[in-house]
Parts: sequence; C-alpha cells; structure tokens
Amino acid sequence: MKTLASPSFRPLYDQIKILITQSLIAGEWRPGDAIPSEIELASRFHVSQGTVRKAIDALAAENILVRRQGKGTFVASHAQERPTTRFLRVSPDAGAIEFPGSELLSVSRERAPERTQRLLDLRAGATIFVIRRLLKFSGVASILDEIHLPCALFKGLEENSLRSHRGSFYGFLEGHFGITMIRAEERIKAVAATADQAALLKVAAGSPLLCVDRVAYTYGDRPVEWRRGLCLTDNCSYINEVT
Amino acid sequence: MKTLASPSFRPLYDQIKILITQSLIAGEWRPGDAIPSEIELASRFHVSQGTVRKAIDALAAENILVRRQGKGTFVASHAQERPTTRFLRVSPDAGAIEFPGSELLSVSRERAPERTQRLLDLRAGATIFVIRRLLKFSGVASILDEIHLPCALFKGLEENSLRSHRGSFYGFLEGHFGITMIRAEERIKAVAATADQAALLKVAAGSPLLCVDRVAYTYGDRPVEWRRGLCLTDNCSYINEVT
DNA sequence: GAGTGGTCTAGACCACCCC
DNA sequence: GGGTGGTCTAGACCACTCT
Repeated sequence: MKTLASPSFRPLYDQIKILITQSLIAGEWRPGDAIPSEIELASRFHVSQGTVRKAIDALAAENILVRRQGKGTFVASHAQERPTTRFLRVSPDAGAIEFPGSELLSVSRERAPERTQRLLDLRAGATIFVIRRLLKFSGVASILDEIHLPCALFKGLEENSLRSHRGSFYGFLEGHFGITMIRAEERIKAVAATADQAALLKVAAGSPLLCVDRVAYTYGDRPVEWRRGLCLTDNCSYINEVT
Repeated sequence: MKTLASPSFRPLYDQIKILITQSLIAGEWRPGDAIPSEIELASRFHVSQGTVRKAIDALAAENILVRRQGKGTFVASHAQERPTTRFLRVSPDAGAIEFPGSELLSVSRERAPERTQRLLDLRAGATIFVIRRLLKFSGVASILDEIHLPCALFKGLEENSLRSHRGSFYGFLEGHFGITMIRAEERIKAVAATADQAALLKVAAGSPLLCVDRVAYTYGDRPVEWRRGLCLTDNCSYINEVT
C-alpha cells in the first residue's frame, strides 16, 4: 500500500488557474483581448482540455474572464460597461437602471492617512491621490465620493484627463494605468451628514447617509484603491443578494 | 445537413438540477440528510455520473447542497450553524465573530400591509405573523427586527415556542415548519431613528440607523419572509463582498 | 476494504459565430 | 466550413471517511 504522501496536494486545474492569473498580471493578455483557445492552452500546459476548462470556469465565476460561445474567452474589462457599472450597488428606487453623472470636485496629492496605509499595504509616508466627486442620478446629487489611489501605482494621474474621460471611473483607470479591479470589499454604516457634506448633497445637516467604505483589489488580490461613498438614500438604495 | 432545430435547448444537467430541486421541495430529503450518491442518482436519471456532478455542483454553489468528501452530499441546513449565522451580514467592528443574543419583543397576527403582500405574493387580505425582536451583540442592543411571515405557511407559530428556541431564527423555522431559506435580497437605506426605536436601542431620537429590508426565498425561488432590520452601526458594520 | 466525492483524461457531438 | 466554447459520456485513478 503506497500512500504517496500528499502534503499540500494542489489540483492541476488550480495550478493552471494560477498560471493564467500570472499571465494576466504580466499583461500577456490585456482587458478586452481574447486569450488562447482551450485547446491551445491545453497543449501549452500539457493537460487535457477538460482541465483547462475547469480553470477557466473558476476564473469566469470570479468575473476575471468572460466566455463567449463560438467566439472565445476574453479578459474582463471595465471599458465597455453597458448596464449598471460593476461594483456600484446603489441604484434609484424608481425608473430604469441608470449610469450616474459625475462632477469632479477636487484632485490632490497627500500623505496617506493611517487607515489607507494599512488597508492598501502602503509604507509609512507613502503619498496618494485624493479625488473627490459628486455623483448624480438624473441630475440629483446622490453620492459624495472620496477616492484614495497610491501615487506609485497611478503615476501621472492628472485632473485634466480625469475631467475629460467618459464612462466609468474603473474603465478610466484600466485604460490609463493598466490596472483592472476584479473585486471589492465594502463595510457599510449609517452616519449623520456634516455641514459640508449636507451642503453638497443639498440636505439638512445631520441627515442620515449611507457610508460605504470600499477596498478594491486587482489581480492576485492586491489592494489598490480605498474609497468612501456617502450616499443619500431618499430616492435610491444599496441592493444586495445574500446567499 | 440536419440542424435538428433546437428551440429552447435545455442542458441535461439543468434538467437534473430541476429534478433534484423538486425532490427537495417534496421533502424527499430533509435538511441535514444525505442525498443518494452520484452513482445512484446517475442510474436513477439514466445519465452519466459527470452530468449528475455538474447539477450537484450548481446546487452546491447556491448553498442548497453541501458536499463532504468521503461522506456524501447533504441537504444544507440552518440547524447546526456554527460561525456567524447565514444571511447576517452585520458584525461587530472589534472582537471575534459572534452570535447575537435575541430578545423577543412581541408576536402578533395582522393583516399583511400592501408592501408585504406584494413582495411575498400574498392575496389581498392575507394574514401574517409580525414578530419584533431586539438583537444584542455582547449585551448591547444593536438591531431592531420586524419580521413578517404568512400565517398560511407557518401554521401554529406560537410565542412560547419562539421564546424557548435556541440558535438561529431560520433554524427554528426549518425545524418547526420545514421551510428552509436558501437566499435573500436586501435593500439598504440610512434612516433617522424614531423616538420609539431610539428608546429601544438606547440612542438619541434622530440618530442615523441602517435600514435593511429583506425578502427571503425558499426552494424554487419562492418568497416566504419579509423583514426590516434597523441597525445601530456605532460599533458594527454591514459587510459585503462585491464582484 | 468498501464507499463516497474529487481529479483527470480522451473522444464524440452540439450550438454558436464568422468568413 | 472551420473554429470556438458547451455538453455528455466512460473510465481510470486519487483522497477522504468509516468500519
């Protein structure tokens, strides 16, 4: 009886999944590109097509790859987002799904506060870009955003290019800096609006707001963005499916 | 060349999945039970083991079944919930994951309000049980719950049995009424506490609270519970992963 | 050792897309 | 028609659990 000692057994498809992820990190295939066909990958990695399939299935389930029957398998992209933008769980209570308008309030370069440092794995003293925005549904100010991005990763970020971009913010980051967000963790609280916040959202000071703190991750579960969204929920809600 | 006309093609594993779901609805296997082995199911449905596997994989991904290598596949249950109770996304900011204590405030029988009627597909005039609870983390009142359950589905629900049960509320429903929740949809807003709510949660009237509205579904995506949780987020947060 | 789920393979065929 | 992903099968072997 030979038990073959399997300390830390790793299924083949898991290793393939890691290899594909590494190619994504290395930029071998860019967002929107087709990756090689299953048969090609199978021969490259010397495994059967079924094993490659299972690896791709897992990555597709994580929204990192997108399969399109008859065409191929593609690297997920924020560039051509149609319905609601990914990650945005807030939507108006009435009316069709809608892409919010964005008004840029300010862009600055600052020392990362302690929390941002910790959550984004930055060294002490690291600098970040701080972006403040006001999002509007049908012209009504609804969300006040503060976004923190490490300067080291987003070199050359400029107010002008931020102002001139169309579409989703993550699509902008993907296009200009080659950084694609694949998932995010959010912590939500209810808070009272400060005077400044209330003025921007056109409500009374002390009004209850949703406070949504988010850390967004790119390939390899690397945290690269922190943001706080203060959301007026008189006419919209944060929607979530729990399983 | 025969194209065989495939109007509304349904993969086999999808049909198997439906058959298994129907057995669950019919109560052929109860929560916590093992279902027949893959080989048995394959021979029962006259398909290969691989096809049964794919159907079970899908149900396991939805947390309806639970696979345990070497032992079998089991019907998911709320009965022996260990870590945090399923569906509860709120947890204290500091300290270990914790099962909240529950204080029953009231149980009554009422006409379903319009919203509950609509969300639970009830006929006009249907009656519901209304349960009010106060949940406490480490003894600190944190969540005020109002739960609506159709009387028709939860016949004989009594205050005494509610008071005497231990463990999770959904575990109680599963044990006494054979109804297992498999998923829920939540809509979250920030609201100001009314005087009554504030008194129960021991905060000032007007304090911001998370308002979490939930519809919970059982097998076959049938809505069977509506609830509203008002949550004090001074020391806890609603945590969510976005993908 | 017997039984269960988990992995991996090889091959046939279908559905979809595009040329 | 040729390429791609999607389905289905049959069989071998591995890993885990229990007796």
